[in-house]
Amino acid sequence: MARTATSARESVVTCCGAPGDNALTTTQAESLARAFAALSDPVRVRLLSLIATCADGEVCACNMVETLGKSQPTVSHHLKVLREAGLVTADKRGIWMWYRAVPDRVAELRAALG
Amino acid sequence: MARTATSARESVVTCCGAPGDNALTTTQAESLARAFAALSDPVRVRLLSLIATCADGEVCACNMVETLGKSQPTVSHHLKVLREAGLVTADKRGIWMWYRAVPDRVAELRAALG
DNA sequence: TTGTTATATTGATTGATGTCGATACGATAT
DNA sequence: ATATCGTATCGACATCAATCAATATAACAA
Repeated sequence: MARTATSARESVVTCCGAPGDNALTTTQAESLARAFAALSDPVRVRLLSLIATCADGEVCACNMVETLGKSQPTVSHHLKVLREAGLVTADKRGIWMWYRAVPDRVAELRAALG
Repeated sequence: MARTATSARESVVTCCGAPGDNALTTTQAESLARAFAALSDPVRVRLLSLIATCADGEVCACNMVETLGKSQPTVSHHLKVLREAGLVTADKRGIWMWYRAVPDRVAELRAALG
């Protein structure tokens, strides 16, 4: 409770100084937590890695199913989570879905850690 | 399935090039996902923020309960998750627990996003 | 039209997670 | 010794998340 070390009236010796005001607000923390939650699953970390490091800057979803060894609905679900977190965008061309990373959103996370 | 665009024998036109080999391994992804999972809750994001931005480099747990507006067991639980993820360390002095961030571990996450 | 392919959604199950009250533990003080 | 204070753990509950089979949707081909 950040209370004083001695019980009663005169002491000013708290257990520590007040926490700084540079800390994140609740709203900022919620936004960041949503983004980090999108990376809290190893499948999604690999997905973003595949997409972000691809030579052409975009990857077709069909490649990811075989690479990850998960079922197609599962991969589709994880890609949706990444999309909703703003970390990737999707673009349908013909029958195929192409995914790209969103560098600004990734940079936002990196900045929060630094 | 990264299969060819036309059905049968001669075509070589795949839907896209093979995904690069620079992507993370399963093991790397699992380690990162565990760390990101520790930041997937707004309470823990605020906790790490409080600890990392503190002027003295360490914060007493007692300050965090009142700052976060969560019960003491809840805050203790979240601090444990951060500790187990290697993002903070704890140090008991007297009755109080002092928490510090682990810069190397935070940098590890930042590097994974860069 | 019908058929095929790639992706998304639904439904169900299983397991993980956040929260808090109650309680236990450890350290200090009297 | 007892009392008090800060913290951790336990137990229970409610909610969320990961997974896949089955099905639906959308776009192309013939």
